[in-house]
Amino acid sequence: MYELLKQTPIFKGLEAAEIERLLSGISFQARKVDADVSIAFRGEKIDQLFIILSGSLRGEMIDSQGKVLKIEDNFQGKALAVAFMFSKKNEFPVTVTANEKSEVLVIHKSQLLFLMQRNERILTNMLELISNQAQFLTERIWALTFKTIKSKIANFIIQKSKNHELAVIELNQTQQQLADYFGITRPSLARTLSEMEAEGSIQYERGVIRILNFEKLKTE
Amino acid sequence: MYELLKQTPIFKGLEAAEIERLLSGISFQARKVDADVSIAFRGEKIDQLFIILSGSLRGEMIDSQGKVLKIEDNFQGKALAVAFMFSKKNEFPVTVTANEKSEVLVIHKSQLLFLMQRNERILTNMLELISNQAQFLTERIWALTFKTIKSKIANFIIQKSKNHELAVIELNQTQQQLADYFGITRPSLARTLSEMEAEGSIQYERGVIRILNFEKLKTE
DNA sequence: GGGAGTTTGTAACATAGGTTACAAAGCGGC
DNA sequence: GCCGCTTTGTAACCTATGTTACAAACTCCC
Repeated sequence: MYELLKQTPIFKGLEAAEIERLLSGISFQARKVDADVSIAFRGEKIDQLFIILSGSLRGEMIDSQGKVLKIEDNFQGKALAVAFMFSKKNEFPVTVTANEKSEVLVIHKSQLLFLMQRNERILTNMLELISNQAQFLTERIWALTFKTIKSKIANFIIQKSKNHELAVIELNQTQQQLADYFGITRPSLARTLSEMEAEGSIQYERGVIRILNFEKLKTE
Repeated sequence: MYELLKQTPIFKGLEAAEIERLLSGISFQARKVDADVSIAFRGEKIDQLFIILSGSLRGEMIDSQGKVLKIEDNFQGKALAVAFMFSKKNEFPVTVTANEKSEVLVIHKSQLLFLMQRNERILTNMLELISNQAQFLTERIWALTFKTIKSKIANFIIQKSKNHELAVIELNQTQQQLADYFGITRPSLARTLSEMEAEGSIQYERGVIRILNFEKLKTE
């Protein structure tokens, strides 16, 4: 486990032995989560940090009418909710649900504070981590402000292609999941993908988007 | 100035004399900004921290077609861009423009790091500050996902009324500015306000919203 | 390889909100 | 009080996207 933690953003820069020593001084638990089980709900107080040891979990917002907006998918090594533990109103902004059978490391806030005080590297890692999260959220806002579906998709493709380094984009998610990410309905997504294909800017088939006309995408 | 800084989130908990002593050890400048002048542009590298000494500045995103989404207004004492200085991709996510004649304190990132290393209180203040920003951004995302204009406005009113402590909400901004905040057009905003008035949930006149039916608002 | 369950493509229809335009109302300066 | 400028109310029209529905394609398991 310590070898794995060495790779995580919170513990990066530390040796496995060092991590082991640090963790031995605090209490924490590993917890298994089945697919589609939620480990935290929007609005709950955050007093624990979760680090994903295996599997993946998604964070999403669900409104009173049951509409879903997926904020992000989180994979191995990712720490959840870091950015919110230390805020005044420290509550989960999203509901966190396992995509698949997963395992998470749970550390209580007080224990984390203890670690941060003992180890400067963990402290600066935390700083960077929270900042990254803020940056990510801002990008997410940016993506949401693209008004038309076509522009949302175009923006998404351009990001994913890393500005055209890649011409083929594997979606690795269903249309429904992608639609939730964009905050739109599935038929609308499918329709727009068809349109973009008809216009020759992309080629689309189940799970794969191929960029045909990068310049055109940029003008959407 | 030090008395004023004492009230700011970054220096809170410190005595004016202490702040003076800390600042004497670093370099910084005060800068005047005229109304409608931008001090930072989206995409620029962040290597300076801005603290508002007087006036107010707004942060907004502007897309390639000139559409504007206002993210937030910032007033005296607020520090700008804190949450992004320490992220990997440290660049301004918004364009920052003065609403009125304002004055800002400018501290270079390196100087701030120096302060944080010297003074634990400043460090923890920074942590909280960045976390709060992340929390704020998430709420902003949440607000943006309300699909209908009516629900956006209803949500906005409920927030502003602090869950009905206040029945009267002073807007202090033009319809255009409010529309930018919601990411919609002005006529649409005006139309929807009229509709809500016709339905009896609010009463609206230039710059003031009066809540008439709080329960109804909550169901929008 | 057949059958159940999931995912996708597509079409017809309804509607919220954008666009454009214009006049009325408000506001600041002289 | 008058003039110019900004802000607001409103209407007619258009279009993008949501809704609903269904069949085809795929996936996975027996």
